[in-house]
Amino acid sequence: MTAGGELPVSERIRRKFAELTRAERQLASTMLANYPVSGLGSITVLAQAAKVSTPTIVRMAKKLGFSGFQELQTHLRSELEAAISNPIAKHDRWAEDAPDTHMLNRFADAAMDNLRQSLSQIDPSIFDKVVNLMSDPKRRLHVVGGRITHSLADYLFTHMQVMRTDVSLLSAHAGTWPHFVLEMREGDLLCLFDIRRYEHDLERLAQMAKTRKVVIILFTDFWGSPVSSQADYVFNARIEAPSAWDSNVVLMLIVEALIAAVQNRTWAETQTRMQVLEKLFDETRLFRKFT
Amino acid sequence: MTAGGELPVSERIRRKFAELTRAERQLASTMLANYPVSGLGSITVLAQAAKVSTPTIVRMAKKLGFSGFQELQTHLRSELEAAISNPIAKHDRWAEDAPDTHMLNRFADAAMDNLRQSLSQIDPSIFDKVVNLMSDPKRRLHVVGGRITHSLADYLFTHMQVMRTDVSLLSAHAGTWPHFVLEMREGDLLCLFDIRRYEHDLERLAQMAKTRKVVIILFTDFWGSPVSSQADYVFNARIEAPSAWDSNVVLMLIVEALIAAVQNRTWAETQTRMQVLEKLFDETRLFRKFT
DNA sequence: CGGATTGTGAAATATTTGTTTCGGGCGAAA
DNA sequence: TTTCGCCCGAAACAAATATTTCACAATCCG
Repeated sequence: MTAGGELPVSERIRRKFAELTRAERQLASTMLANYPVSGLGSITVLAQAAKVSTPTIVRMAKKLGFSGFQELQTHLRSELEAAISNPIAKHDRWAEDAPDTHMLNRFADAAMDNLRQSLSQIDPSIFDKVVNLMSDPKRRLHVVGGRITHSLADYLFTHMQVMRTDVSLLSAHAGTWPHFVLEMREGDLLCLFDIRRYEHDLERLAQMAKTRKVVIILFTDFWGSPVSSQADYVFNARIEAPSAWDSNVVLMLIVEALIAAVQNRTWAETQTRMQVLEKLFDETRLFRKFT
Repeated sequence: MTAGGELPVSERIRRKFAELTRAERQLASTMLANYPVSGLGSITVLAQAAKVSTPTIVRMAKKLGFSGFQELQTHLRSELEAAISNPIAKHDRWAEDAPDTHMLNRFADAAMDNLRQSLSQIDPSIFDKVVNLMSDPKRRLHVVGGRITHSLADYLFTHMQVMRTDVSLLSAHAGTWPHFVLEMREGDLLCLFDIRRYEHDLERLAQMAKTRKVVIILFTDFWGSPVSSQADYVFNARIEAPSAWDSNVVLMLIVEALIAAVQNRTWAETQTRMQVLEKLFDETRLFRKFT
């Protein structure tokens, strides 16, 4: 690309990434973010964009094998020239070196489509109502998923457990669900994940819960699980994927957005809980001490 | 990206070309010649390239309606950015009725950014290699995740279990991991999920596995878990989210893409496995009888 | 052939940019 | 805890860049 077989700046960054320091990585990310334009302005502007000092930029440039920022910038320009004069305007924007037909690109495309179509159909007011319900400490929160979606249920559970009390994850074995139903009281919440190959047992569970006047929040695909009729709130996500399987990416995104919103909503109480948790982590030395 | 319907520099040059003087036309031609790269360097270099003096450049910039060369250059850069950046990046209000600041939209934006930035940095050839490894029935497949990422490990496990034999999910309790390590043989695969708040135990597990010559495939965030040094293959995903939590959406997408690719790769064998599974489902009446 | 007009670049100036120095600060190890 | 070592940015410094000034050419026109 650039003359004389030299590596493009982006590649150099990637290779050296492991050896970079925190601020340098931060810088590297911004540079790669809208590569290469971000690196074509003045060093000061780049520094501000990356929230890093100008010396950091110079230091990184040297680590990458340039004499300084100016030389790096010159390289960027010649790369750009080579790329632009190349008649094949790169359209492979996802995984750059992969053909359009590569699985990664096809999945990325599909995920994008799913995201677009799903989100445009979610009613934000319903989302907000669900957030309110889930933030209400008086309501116990029960979470359950199906064969595949059990992971998502688990994901929601793990996060909610940090933020509030009275959260329970129903086991993956339908046989034990009645035990959990015993614990459900009027006004409790049941977050239920069911995408196609809808499962009989989940439907029955929903019915049982409904008789106990539990509020049912359903996460399902676009076609809608049979639980829909029982559910008080439904999130429909597109799950189309270039695969024999469905894609749960959008569901996960919705779940994460819910978690974040609940977190915001209950920050006052959550904060202390999380601090206590931090202490516990410290004591058990579970995590590495940084970042 | 250029503000409100302003003309690109190239167009301005063409329109004003008639009114330009000799030296200015000479300059204009050079600038259009390999547009816009030639205009992105310093004014001195451009002057030399066009065989014109620097004041001429400034004068022309003013004739074109800019305050000076610097302003012109800024325009060039933003044009370039607009031209290069992925059209998909353009945020077309996600959930239509939701304000931009609604959590759903913010999450969708973040997920998009993460997706783009992550995928552009994945080396498809590494992806393919991992697919091959995971498709090899002679290698046992062990899957493990951390506190949060355990769900993802579970997700990968559930799918792989359908497609091949000898898949095991390490329990969430680090205490029992040594038991699983006993089962690991040379050439086995260990899929390990570790995002920040990197966990000590996972690092130790990786070390143990490594001494047994297990091939380690790591799914981590962009900063890179300490396991990176042990790992044979690493997928770095962006996990930034407008939340106290990180977003695992991209990791999930990568996992799904892997699953799909493995499925393709092993379709011949998988097919029969899945048919058997279908029969089993039928017999247990787990699912409703239709899609 | 002058004299007015316009175009041009050398040089001076002002401004911005890039680089280096240096010490505070923070995490890791003892 | 203290020490050590490294990271990082404020600020001083150096270098380049951009802009303005100004005088000289070139061109045009009477």
